[in-house]
Amino acid sequence: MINLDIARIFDEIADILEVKGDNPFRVRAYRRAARTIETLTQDLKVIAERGGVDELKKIPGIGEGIARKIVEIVQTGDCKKHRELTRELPPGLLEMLAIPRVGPKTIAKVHDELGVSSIAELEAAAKQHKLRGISGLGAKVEENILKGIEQYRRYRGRKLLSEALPRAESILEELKKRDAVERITIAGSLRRMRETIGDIDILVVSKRPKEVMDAFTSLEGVEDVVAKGDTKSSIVLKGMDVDLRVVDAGSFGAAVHYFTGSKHHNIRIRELGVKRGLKINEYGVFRVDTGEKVGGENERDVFRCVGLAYIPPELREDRGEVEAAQENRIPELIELKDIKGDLHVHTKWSDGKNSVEEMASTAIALGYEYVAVADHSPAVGIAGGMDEAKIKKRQVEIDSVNEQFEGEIRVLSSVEVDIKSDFSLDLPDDTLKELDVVVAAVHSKFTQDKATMTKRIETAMENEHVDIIAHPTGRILGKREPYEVDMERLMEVAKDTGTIMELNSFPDRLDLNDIHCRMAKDHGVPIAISTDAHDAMQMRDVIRYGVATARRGWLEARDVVNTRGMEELLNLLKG
DNA sequence: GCCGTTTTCGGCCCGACTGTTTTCAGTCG
Repeated sequence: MINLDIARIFDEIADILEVKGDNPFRVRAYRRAARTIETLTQDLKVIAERGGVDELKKIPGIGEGIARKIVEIVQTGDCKKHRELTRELPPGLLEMLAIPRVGPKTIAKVHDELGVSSIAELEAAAKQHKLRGISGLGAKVEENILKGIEQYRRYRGRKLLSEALPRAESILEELKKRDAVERITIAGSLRRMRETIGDIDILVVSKRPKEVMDAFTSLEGVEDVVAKGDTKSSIVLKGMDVDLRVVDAGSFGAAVHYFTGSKHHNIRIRELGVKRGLKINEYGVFRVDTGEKVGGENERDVFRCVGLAYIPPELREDRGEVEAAQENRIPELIELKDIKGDLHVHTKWSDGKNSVEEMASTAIALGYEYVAVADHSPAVGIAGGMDEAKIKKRQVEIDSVNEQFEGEIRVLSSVEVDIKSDFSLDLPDDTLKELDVVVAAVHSKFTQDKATMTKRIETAMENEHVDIIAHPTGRILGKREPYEVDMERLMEVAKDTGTIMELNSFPDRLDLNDIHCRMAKDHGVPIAISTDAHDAMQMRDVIRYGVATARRGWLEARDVVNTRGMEELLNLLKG
């Protein structure tokens, strides 16, 4: 899919225009187009070849100019405007945008006045106190830039959802103990449950904001107080930025909406407000003519005032949710309680820590109807993969556990069979056909080219015994890039062969991701939300990240196979 | 650069905090 490449080109154009001080609305137009393109579930190349500029212009945020550039990129693989702009600026300049508290204006100034064009040069200039000669920059700015560079180097990149969420929850616990805190909630990307989190946003209702600020900035583990005001403060806590905002009870709904974002979603909502003569800010919804407050206590007020159905936080990314809410098409998103079983867990029979029985009793405690033990096949030697003999032995144990827990849980016998680099599966069909569920996955040779890797997975899907493709892109967040694969093609083959795609709930996988989930839904491909748990605690703890990602992918319970009861599920499998 | 039940031109979301400023620019979300 060429979409991500095109989005990157438009983002870079926006960056360069920003540093050049170009029209900020033009910058915004490029950014909005980039965000839209990133999340499109259809290949731009296909759209461009089918309908050209006219069809591209139907996509919101894409007009004549950007549509023409997309066609140009699809046809020539290059964009003239982008090429010309990149020549105008030294390559290191844009990297500086990633430094906290350093923005386009600062970069332009230090470049124009001192010829600084990289982070290293900026650091040297600050240390030699050369920045304070520039108008608008002083000693404090030098100090903040050095701090920013240090922060950028130390905590580059974002934290996993699974790291940020528990940390935020413990901050909430701590602040709840204070009398001044009447109400407290998580907002920001964490409330939207993004897979990675840049900073933690917290919203408090209080009549005594100063006390709250004091408590917040003196929390245990605070490394730096970046800002401290009457209603807003910012700290660095154990390597994460944490922002806190205090409002009064009458503004809570407007504030939680504003503070949840995303930024792009908020812009769309406020634009709708402007058209209706309304001003929307974190304090409420106001009539522009009279200044009268018409809403703000509840989050639903904000949507109601602009004529929209309620939009759950996970959808607020300006990915079409505003249009859907206008037409009353907001999906009934899947919830944790809809999950009736886990179709991918490991046991001691390969690299898991717990026995079949222990996994079964945990599944019972979770209220599940079934759990599929999907231990590795022989090729994954490091994980103690099972050969045919071992699978037979394990079956005896599964049968006995099923007898023991009859009526409480059904343990499905399964394997996570390796899809080898020569396209073959790691176990013969005769063995696979004996199993209740077959999960197939790639575990090696991640560097095969896109066409080969796509064919490799396609071949597995075409096997009449393979029910589910596990972690279909192989990514490990922060450690391993996804392998190259034509996801749209895979979705088509999955649909044709009746193969289920896994949403692996492990917080550093979340694979399929939210956008892929939505693509699957558009193609009519069912999803299995599985944990890939290697012990019982993981089976319990990580499923919520999978469900969150599914919600971000607009999935409803009916799109997910493991919301079905045992009998219905068995009907959805190939066997 | 996009977009139109106020417009095909002239708008384009909104406010807090900081630092360098005597009234505001820059950054952030």
